[in-house]
Amino acid sequence: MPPTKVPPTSVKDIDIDVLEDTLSFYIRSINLAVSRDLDEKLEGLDVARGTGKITTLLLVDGNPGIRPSIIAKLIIKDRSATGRLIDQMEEHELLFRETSADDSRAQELYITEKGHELAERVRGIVTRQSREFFSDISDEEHKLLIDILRRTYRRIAAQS
Amino acid sequence: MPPTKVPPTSVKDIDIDVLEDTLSFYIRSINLAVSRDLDEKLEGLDVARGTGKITTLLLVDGNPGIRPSIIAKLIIKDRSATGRLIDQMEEHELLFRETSADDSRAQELYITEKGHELAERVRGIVTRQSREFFSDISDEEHKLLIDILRRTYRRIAAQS
DNA sequence: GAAAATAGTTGCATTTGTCCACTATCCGTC
DNA sequence: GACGGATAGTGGACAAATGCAACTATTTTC
Repeated sequence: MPPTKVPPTSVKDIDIDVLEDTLSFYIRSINLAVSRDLDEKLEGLDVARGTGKITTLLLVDGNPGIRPSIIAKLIIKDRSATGRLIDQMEEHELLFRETSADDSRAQELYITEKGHELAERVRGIVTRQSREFFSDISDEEHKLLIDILRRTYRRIAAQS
Repeated sequence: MPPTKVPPTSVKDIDIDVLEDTLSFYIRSINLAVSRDLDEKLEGLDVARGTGKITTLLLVDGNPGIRPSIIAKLIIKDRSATGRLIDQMEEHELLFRETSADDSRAQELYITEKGHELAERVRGIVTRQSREFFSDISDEEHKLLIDILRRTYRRIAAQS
């Protein structure tokens, strides 16, 4: 008997139309779930909620003196949003600002002791969370995905 | 001459640490850019901004009588957020609700003429946007990505 | 030296989602 | 059939994040 034409009541039966073959759809949808999951794992850590804090923390930890405008490009936000994000992190004493000697318009960011310790913890959490969340993806596929998406990310970050 | 240790000033020089191999990082970052780009392409279309409206529109168009709670799972949101999203779309006369005859707690959603026309337009826009945005990805890689991410998406949608 | 570009900040408005409680209804079981 | 427990949808309150545009201070360009 062919499937009946009555209203679908199970998720599995649903036809998602052209979205079935639309990469942006999967990126956007999976983003919601993976971000929520990550927030749970970071609960209470000064670095939870929203994109950018983690990246900023690791960036400042690994690239002493990095500037807000560079971070803005890497976290795909504008300078104003980035500035506020840095404000927060400075309030939490994860990093501090200094005016650049070369260019007094610019700032240089440096990690604090507390920030460095948090960075250490976060590295583990983030890596583990991603691998666990995508645990239905084989190692090989995982590597493949990353290689492809890295290119896209680099392109975006470079041009913004 | 080895790279100097002075503050990095170009995006290309930056080391993004463990995020370099973290899939969730790429998903989250690319999401920001692809969503912004899509919003531009949908400018003024009753369906712009935020995830979910497009999916809901296509879902209702292709699955007459579908219920809000099913949509909630597919757009990865809770029922409350989904309800409000449907409110908006009903105000815009893209769809309408009816109480299910089977279960008077539940609703069935149906597309309107206007909604159907918009769905037609949106199918083209969305498909094109995704393919253009990821135009640096080969067809083969594209197919691969989709096959893998589809599994992840299905798993998420099924369990939420 | 003037004009144009760049770094960062701030105000403003908007959007968006989350949490939680509440009602109505349905389902299974005793 | 009646009761307890799940399920569907709604509404309120709230917190945050983000983007845009305007503005200052510097630096760079020609």
